[in-house]
Amino acid sequence: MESIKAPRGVRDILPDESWKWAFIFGVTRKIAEDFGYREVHLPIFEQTELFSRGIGETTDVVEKEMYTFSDRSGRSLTLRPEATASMVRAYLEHGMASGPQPSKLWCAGPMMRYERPQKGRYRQFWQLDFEAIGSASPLVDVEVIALSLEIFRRLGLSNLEVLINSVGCPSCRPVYRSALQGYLRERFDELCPTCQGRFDRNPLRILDCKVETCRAITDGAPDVRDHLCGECRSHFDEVLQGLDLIGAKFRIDKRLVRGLDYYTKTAYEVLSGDLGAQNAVCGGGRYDNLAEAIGGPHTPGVGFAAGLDRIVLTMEQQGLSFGREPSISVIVVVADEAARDEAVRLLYELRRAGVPSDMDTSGKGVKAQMKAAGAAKACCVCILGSSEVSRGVVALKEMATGSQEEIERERVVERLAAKMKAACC
RNA sequence: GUGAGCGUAGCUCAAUUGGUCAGAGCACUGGACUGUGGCUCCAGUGGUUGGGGGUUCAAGUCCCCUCGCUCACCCCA
Repeated sequence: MESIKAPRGVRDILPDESWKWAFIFGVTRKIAEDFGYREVHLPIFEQTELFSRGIGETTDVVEKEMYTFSDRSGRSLTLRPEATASMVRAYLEHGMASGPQPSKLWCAGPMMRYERPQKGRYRQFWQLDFEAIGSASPLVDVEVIALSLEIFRRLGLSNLEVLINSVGCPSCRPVYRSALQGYLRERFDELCPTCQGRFDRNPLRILDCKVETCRAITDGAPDVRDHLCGECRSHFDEVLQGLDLIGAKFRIDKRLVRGLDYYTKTAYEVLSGDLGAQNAVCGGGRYDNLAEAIGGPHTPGVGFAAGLDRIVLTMEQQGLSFGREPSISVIVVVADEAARDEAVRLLYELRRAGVPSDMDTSGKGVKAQMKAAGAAKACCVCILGSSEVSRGVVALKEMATGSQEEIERERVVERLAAKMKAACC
C-alpha cells in the first residue's frame, strides 16, 4: 500500500523551523500592542458568499482558487483564501461599529488557495493580517502602512521596496477605466493574448503585465492620478504627506493595481528583492465598499496582509537572526539503576523551577547519555549514581569547559536556576 | 490551467553505451573507553531506486501513465 503524504502544496513546519515562526509572532504581537491593535481568532472556513460577494465574483481568487465544499447539511462553505472579508464580517456581526472607531484588529493564521505551488507560494500559507475598520481618515492608511513597515524594520529586513498607488473609488475608477481602454484600444493588436483577454474584464491589470511589448505600450498610458475625483485625489495626497511626515520611504507606482475587487483609494505593496517571482511580502490598502458588498452598512476600512512564509524565506536569505532557538539547558544523567528514582525527582524539581531539563528514559549507558547531552547542546549535566545519592551530592559538569564539581543535592536546583537567570545557559 | 527540469536509505548524493549497482558520507544504535560528551576507529539498523504498466535474456538506467518536487507563466501574501 502506498504511504500517505501531505497533499500537494501544503507542508509541515517542523521544529527546526517553527521556532523561527514563534519569533516573528512575538515581534508582531508586541508591535500590535504598540499600535493599539487587538488580536482576534477567526474561523478558517466561512459561507462561500462572504468571499464571492466580498472579493468579487470575477476575480481569479473566487473564480478558480477557492477550496469550496458542501457540508453535510448542504451549505456551501469555503476555506478562507484571505482574512479581510472575515474580519469585516466579524466586525459587522458583533456590532463593533458601536465601539470606538476605528476598530483596530489583527490575526494570524493559514489561508488556503488552490494555486500551482512554486517558490514562496503554497496552497496553505500563513498571513499576518491587520485591519482598521470604521474610519475614512488618511491618517489611518498611514498608520496601517507604518505598522507593516515597523514589522519588517524590527525583524531586520532589508532590500525591500514599498510601492503605493490609488485605485480610486466607484465614482472615479470607471472614468479612468474608460480613459485607459480608450488609449489601449488603438494598440489592442499589439497587446499579449493575456492582456487582450483582460481588456474588457479588468483593463487595469494590463498595467502590471510583465511582457515587454505591453509595458512599452502602457508606459504612455494615462496616469490614474490624473483621473481621480477630488476626494480620492486629496485622500491620496494626505496619505503621501503622512508617510513623508513619519519618514517612510516609498515609491509611487502607477502600475500598481489590486486583484481583489474591494480595494478603493490606497493600494500598496511591499516587495522583497530576495525572493523569486512571488516577491510580495505584504499587500494591502483601503476597502471602503467591502462592508456594503457583504450586506452591512457603508463602513470604510483599511488594512494589510503579510505573508509569513515569504518573510521567513527572505529573512533566511538575508541571514537574519530569529533570536535564540529554545534548547535544553540541563541533562540529568543516571549512572546506575539505584539512582534512577532520585534522578527523576531532581529532573522534576528542575522543571518546576523553570530550568529546561531532560533525561534519558531508555536505559542508555552513561557515555551515550553524555553524548546525547552534547548533541542537545545542554549547558550542564547532573550526574547521579548510587555514590552521589548515598552522600547527598550531585556531580555537576559544565559542558563547555568540561569542569566538574560535586555540590550538595539540596542546592543544585537553586544554583542551576540562578545560572539560567544570569543567562549562562 | 500552461511550460520546462527533476524524483535512488531520515538528510546530501554515487552507480561508464540498459549487464552483481543497490553504494558512500552524514544522522541514528552499539562497541573500542564496563560512571563522563565534542576527536578517532570498528560494527549494526535502514531502500520492493515515488507508484503502476510496458520493451528486453536483463531497467535505477529506455517508453507510457500517474503522483509529487522545483522553477517560470498566471495570480498573489
